[in-house]
Amino acid sequence: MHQGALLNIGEAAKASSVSAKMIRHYESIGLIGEAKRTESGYRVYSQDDVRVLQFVHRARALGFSLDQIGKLLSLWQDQGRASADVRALAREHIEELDRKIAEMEAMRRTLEALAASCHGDARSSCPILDDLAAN
Amino acid sequence: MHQGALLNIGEAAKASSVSAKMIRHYESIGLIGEAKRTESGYRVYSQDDVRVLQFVHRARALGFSLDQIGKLLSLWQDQGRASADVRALAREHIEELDRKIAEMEAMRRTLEALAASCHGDARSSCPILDDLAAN
DNA sequence: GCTTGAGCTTCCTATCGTGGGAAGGTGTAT
DNA sequence: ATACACCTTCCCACGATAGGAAGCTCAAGC
Repeated sequence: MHQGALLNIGEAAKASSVSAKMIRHYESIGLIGEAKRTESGYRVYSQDDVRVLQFVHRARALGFSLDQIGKLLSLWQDQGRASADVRALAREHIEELDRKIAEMEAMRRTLEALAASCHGDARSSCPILDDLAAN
Repeated sequence: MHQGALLNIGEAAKASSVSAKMIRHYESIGLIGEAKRTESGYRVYSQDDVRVLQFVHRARALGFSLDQIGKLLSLWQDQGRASADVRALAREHIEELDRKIAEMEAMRRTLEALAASCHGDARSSCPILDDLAAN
């Protein structure tokens, strides 16, 4: 039966690196279309379907939200799309990443300074707790 | 009535920068102790209680999880603590931050390269989508 | 005293992305 | 026939936060 290389959800999961659980979830929230079914109700995935799942997986790996991925999927499937729209989405996401990175680096710097000033032995006196307490 | 400077939850929220919603939540999950109540059931906060809330707020601002904050609060209130324990918690959190920062920076680099190679005009051809699709 | 409005109470719901598990049906190999 | 792996749906959980409904309380103005 390999003529169309049809897969069930477990095989599609392996092929796309998206868990079966998540595939069903993505379908339920409308991120991806409803899968075709066998007579007994099993979901069936074509190679094209798997490609969509791989797209989603890759976009997740780049940190796009499911909402953004929905837009990316639309653009991907839209022949008349403008690449500027895609790039704008990417830039937006980059800015979001920049904000979060900056925020975490600020935390990191503060913590590093506190940890460095903490002697870290059996004594109880601790600049870290003092800093958290004194504000 | 300012002898003990007792506050209701809204005033404690302002004084600690922790929303009333969150104060109740922190109490419900046992992060902080149960607040005393007036006869009519209103929560009442002392200056010490507010200090605990400020501690939590400051720790959240540094990115500690509520779980870690629970441990920090225990250590803070434990006279016989070893500062090494506090520092270990901080170091652990710094490592966590480092991992996340590295992960987001990797995403950022990839996205930046893709966005840079995308001409971003009205044409549909787009390296960003190509990259998401081809894997 | 009565009304009004702000603030309090609890309880339920949502977000975002993911995972765990139960109860039951299906497919296949021995 | 039996076993076992896989599928189905449905519900619950996490982590941290927020919104809202329904009802009670408190303080101020008239």
